[in-house]
Amino acid sequence: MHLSYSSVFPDSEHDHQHCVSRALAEAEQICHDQGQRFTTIRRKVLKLVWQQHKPIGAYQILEELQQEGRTAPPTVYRALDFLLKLGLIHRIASLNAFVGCIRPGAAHEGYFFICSSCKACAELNAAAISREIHQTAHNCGFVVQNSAVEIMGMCPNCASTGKLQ
Amino acid sequence: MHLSYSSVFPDSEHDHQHCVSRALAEAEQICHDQGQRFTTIRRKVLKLVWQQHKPIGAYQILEELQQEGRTAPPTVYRALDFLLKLGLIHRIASLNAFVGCIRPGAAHEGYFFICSSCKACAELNAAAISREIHQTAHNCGFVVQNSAVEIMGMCPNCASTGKLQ
DNA sequence: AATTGAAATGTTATATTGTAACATTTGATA
DNA sequence: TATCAAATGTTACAATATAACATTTCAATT
Repeated sequence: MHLSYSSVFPDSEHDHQHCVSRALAEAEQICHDQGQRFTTIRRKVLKLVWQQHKPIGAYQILEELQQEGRTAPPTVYRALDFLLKLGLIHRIASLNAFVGCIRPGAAHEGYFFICSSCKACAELNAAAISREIHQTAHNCGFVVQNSAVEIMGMCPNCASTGKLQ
Repeated sequence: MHLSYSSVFPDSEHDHQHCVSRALAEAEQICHDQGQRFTTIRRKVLKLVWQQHKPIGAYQILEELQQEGRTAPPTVYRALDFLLKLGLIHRIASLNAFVGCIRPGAAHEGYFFICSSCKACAELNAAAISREIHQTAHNCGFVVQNSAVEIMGMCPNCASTGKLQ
């Protein structure tokens, strides 16, 4: 028995605007609870990160922001650092990119399945993987602090539409 | 019942020269078997990667090579790409760094435990982790192509000597 | 409303990591 | 020893990220 994973890779027809507005509302709440300011820039950056279920690079975000006025890299990285610190986004090291966290606020280690074809990125909180990692670590006398688990492969959407690679 | 992990983090007293010479000998053999040239530069770079059980950055390697004459980044990256292609080293995405592969030649996914204190990096071929990742992927309709599993934490050596962080 | 001070953002410059493109050298094979 | 593909040299630059200091904003207090 395990959680249903049917929706980890949302289909292209889902109401993504709903994902975005939920993420922004949750962020608002979390910032409020923690006495942090959810400024315009932070909101814009979070919204851009959530534009798709795909990791986005810092300089892509920068480009978008520059559509509406001069912006420099530190502005973007500061907002990203803030959002990372509050657990509102994750960084995907193997892609130098960022993706919205689907369970902000909840303490968790994010495990990521990333489609090498469409770049869709699914975060899951797989207890079974977590258990094995911690168990293996324990056997080695190693104490886990945090994990980067980034699995590349083919997502169900791309697999079913017969895409290669 | 599981494999013994007693030596995944070799202690600081182990005969590291033995690790290095074994790695070089294995590389020699693998290159020969595959009709690839184990050139001077490739050997030097592999040796530098193996100098410690810690990931090393490309520009650190570059610096070492520059001790004995002018060298430019592409030279280093080409050697690293070659060594990666032959499975003689792994890249640690979360550190932008490279580490020697402990089982070159054998098809495997490398899972890494990295000490946040001493930076020691242990590669292990943990069947249990692999199984859970593939099982979870299967439940999601996801087909695994390759994995980056990089776990940060405290290694047994640092834990026992009471180091913090 | 004015003051104030810490947090946030602006700005400039630069560090770090990685690659494109073309020239030259090397080395195994004919 | 001639040849050609593979390897390396060389120059320039792209992509990602941060340091350091100036300015602005905003919420709490006077």
